[in-house]
Amino acid sequence: MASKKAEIIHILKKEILTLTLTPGTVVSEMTLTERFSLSRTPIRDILKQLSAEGYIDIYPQRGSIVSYIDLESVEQIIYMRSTMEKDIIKSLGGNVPLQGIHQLGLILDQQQACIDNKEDDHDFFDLDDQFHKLIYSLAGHEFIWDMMQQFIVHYTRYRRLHMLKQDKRLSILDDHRRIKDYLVSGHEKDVDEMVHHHLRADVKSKYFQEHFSDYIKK
Amino acid sequence: MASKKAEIIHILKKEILTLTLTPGTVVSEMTLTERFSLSRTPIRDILKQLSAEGYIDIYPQRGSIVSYIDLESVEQIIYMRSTMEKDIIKSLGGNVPLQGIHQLGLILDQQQACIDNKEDDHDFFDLDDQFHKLIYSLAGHEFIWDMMQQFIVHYTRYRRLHMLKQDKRLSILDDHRRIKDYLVSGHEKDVDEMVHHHLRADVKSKYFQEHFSDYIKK
DNA sequence: CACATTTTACTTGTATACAAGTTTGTTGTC
DNA sequence: GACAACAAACTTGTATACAAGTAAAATGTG
Repeated sequence: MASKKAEIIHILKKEILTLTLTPGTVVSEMTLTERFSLSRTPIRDILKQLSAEGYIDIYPQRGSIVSYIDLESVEQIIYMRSTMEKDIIKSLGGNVPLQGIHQLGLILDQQQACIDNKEDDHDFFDLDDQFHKLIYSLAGHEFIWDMMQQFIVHYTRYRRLHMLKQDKRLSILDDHRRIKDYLVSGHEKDVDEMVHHHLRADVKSKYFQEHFSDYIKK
Repeated sequence: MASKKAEIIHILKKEILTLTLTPGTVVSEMTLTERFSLSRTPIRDILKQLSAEGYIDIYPQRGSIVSYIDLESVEQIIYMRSTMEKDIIKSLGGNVPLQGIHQLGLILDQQQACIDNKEDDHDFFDLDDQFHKLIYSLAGHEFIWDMMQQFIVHYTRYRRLHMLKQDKRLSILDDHRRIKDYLVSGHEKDVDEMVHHHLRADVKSKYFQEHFSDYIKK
């Protein structure tokens, strides 16, 4: 069944995004055929798709490896998200239906719980995505969120490493609260600056490049 | 060699984008193996990739067809381009190096020549894309243009059909000239309105839906 | 004739043998 | 030991036989 392939793709994506499979790790077709008890053909389909989304790099007749993090891609995605979300949030300010506000609040509560319980970063990460996706959705642009997800490999891994360096969860949650406040009231709060501050990152800082040079594309 | 597959993909994409292969046309693996004298395996790779980019829809154990135009996708791409290009053009106004201005001018001259010589729409189309891509490129965001190209199937075909209805080439060229003027001078010209007007389209108009219903996804 | 059943011809999915290329180690020569 | 030539062990690419599912035509049954 087709869902079996989808499941394997999901597993591999997760392992790559959480850096369980580190950049540079060899992922040969034979290895995967044994691990998942499938023949080469469907495994190749899976590798092709992972390759198309930047998760792995296939070198013909040589082998395939987990891709190295491409900081250029990270910068471009951040710029794109920043630009789109400024526009979306402004168009939404003061016009969000009650149920939407409620859903946003629920996510923020869960994020707060994550911090209080000192839980794993993992859930906080997911909730962060849920928050932003919900905003796209409320504006009728879930399509655009989903589309960008196909280019998110490098950005997601970057965020994960960045998180390791310093815990920014409190600051992130605070940003989210301010965004929600604006969406409720629509009162001027310099949305551009707010979103810019929230998503901005000094991607190509020397510190980051030196600290994680093993993971980064040169 | 890998370039052979790339070539076939290029051919099929072109045929689909120019509506030579109309939406709904059956594209079975066997048909393509005969046409291109290749075995099923590489052909399947090609179909998988075309499917991932929305060019065809694969129905397991039933068959594959050229996808119908998804107007929702068209609307979302237009919104995305409009938002991104407003921001990019504003950030670029008055700061474009001389060579960039020159390149923009060259494209506009060629578009003018297209109109004068009453040539095929095809070249004018390509030049339109070249103009916009150059703007992304000048701002250091060619990455974003390329990324969006992976979701451009429906939008490109929509433009083609829209063009059939009425010749908008003069109006388009005029818009481009105004955009170039702004990029040169940086003098306030309500960029938002300018870009919005240029890219906007009444995608889901009854007239369009009725006139090309055979091509449109329901 | 109407309609349910079976058969047939199609489709894509999977498994696997073989081809072709790359890399690494081995061997032979000096 | 230095180094070139060769050989073996990998990799992914390709071809093809077979499996599994779908849809429509053929057939049987009332």
